[in-house]
Amino acid sequence: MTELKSDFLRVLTERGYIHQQTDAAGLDSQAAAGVVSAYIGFDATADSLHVGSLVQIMLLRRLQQTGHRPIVLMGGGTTKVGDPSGRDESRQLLTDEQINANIAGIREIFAHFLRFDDSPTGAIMVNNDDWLSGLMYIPFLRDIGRHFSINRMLTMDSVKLRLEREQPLSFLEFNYMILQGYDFVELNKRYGCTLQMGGSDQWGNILQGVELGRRVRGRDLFGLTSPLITTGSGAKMGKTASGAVWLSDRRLSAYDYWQFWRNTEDNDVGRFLRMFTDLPLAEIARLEQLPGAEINEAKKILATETTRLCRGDEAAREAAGTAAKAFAGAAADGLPTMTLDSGAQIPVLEAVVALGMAASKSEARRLIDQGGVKLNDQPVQSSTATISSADLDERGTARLAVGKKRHGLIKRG
RNA sequence: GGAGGGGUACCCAAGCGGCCAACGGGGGCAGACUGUAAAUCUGCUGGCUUAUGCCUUCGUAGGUUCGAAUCCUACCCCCUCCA
Repeated sequence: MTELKSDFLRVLTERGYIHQQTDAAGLDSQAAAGVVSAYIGFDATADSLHVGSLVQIMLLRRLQQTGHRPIVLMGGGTTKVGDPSGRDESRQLLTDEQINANIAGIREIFAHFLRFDDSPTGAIMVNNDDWLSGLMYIPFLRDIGRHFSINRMLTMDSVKLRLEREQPLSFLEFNYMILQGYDFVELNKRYGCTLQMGGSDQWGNILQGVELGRRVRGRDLFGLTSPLITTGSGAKMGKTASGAVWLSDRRLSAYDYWQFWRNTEDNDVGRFLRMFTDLPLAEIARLEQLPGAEINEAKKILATETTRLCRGDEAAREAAGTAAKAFAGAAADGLPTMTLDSGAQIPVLEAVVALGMAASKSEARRLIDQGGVKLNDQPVQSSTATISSADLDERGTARLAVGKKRHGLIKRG
């Protein structure tokens, strides 16, 4: 299976998206012969997705780029029930309105990555609530449930791990794989969808869907998973100082998004460029070869390209410009900013908190004590220090920094 | 329904009447070294009008005690075995 006939699988292979797949040859010839409709499911638990979902989003983008139709499946139905995996009581159930609002927010994100229209390869977004909520229990059990073997389900990793670790596993959760398998069948019926993709943790669920499709629909369905993305040092990707790296600009500024990518580890640069940007492979090969500190140029390109995809051209350029200035020690628009009335003073502590550079005054105090806070490049000596107009330069601006990477501005009000 | 085990900070996990804002590890943050990288070393990792002070936190609500995460009672939730 050295020669791939389809652009789709060839691109996926070259760019490192494939972890496991069912019947690669079958999918390859189907993708080479015509338009394939494929889907990936997403939760509707928040109004934005974070970088953890970016691989999946990019998979759908590659699908469309190579002449096929992406289906974004929103788990509105399953979200409605609530994810039972959280062990604390805080699994608040979302209302229909919240779920719909979340779906709307997520749709905005996808609009950056996919082309939604009525053409044969136009992306569509569907909600599994459309068919799950109306299910009737007995008919469902008879038509679908009989195809699932408990023996088999108990051997699935997701279940087995839970049982071994003596962690709770509710019947509801146990049913997820059935509902998910059913989604695939329903999407095949409605949209001719023949491929489900997802993260490697979804492999078992995807297989169930593939098998179910064969049994109840007599169709050959395909499954494909992407590798779990970790950083070169093995950490799960997607956490920063301020929490999750959100894709939505309502949740995370373009500047912070850009910074997230700028701080990629050396060893990840090539891999991330291939997966998360549209740059040609030859160009990427060159960039990842850059020796020593020059790899930083590649990181900047990575940051700008990923930001461009997710936030648009202009936002990417601005973020890059802001970063260039901020790290050169100059005031830059686009950083968090607060104003200071002329003649007034403000404790450094309060400024650090107000600019979102520390979560509390206690934390700000600790940072100062450790020498981590700088005002105009000078370490702040005392946690009782204040900022006054005297600290503003001729343009009426003072620069405040926490660590090397977090910058903020104070301007004359 | 019965018996036993358990619910501790972001996660894991000690503590089992005062020395507990709570050991240790992970994660995170800061400092040093660097290249806004990794690795390594060091420090920090509840909050407060800045304090040998106060407030909140050890499933929930009460109680005992000068004093409780630690003892008692009730309740909720989880796990295991039995029915």
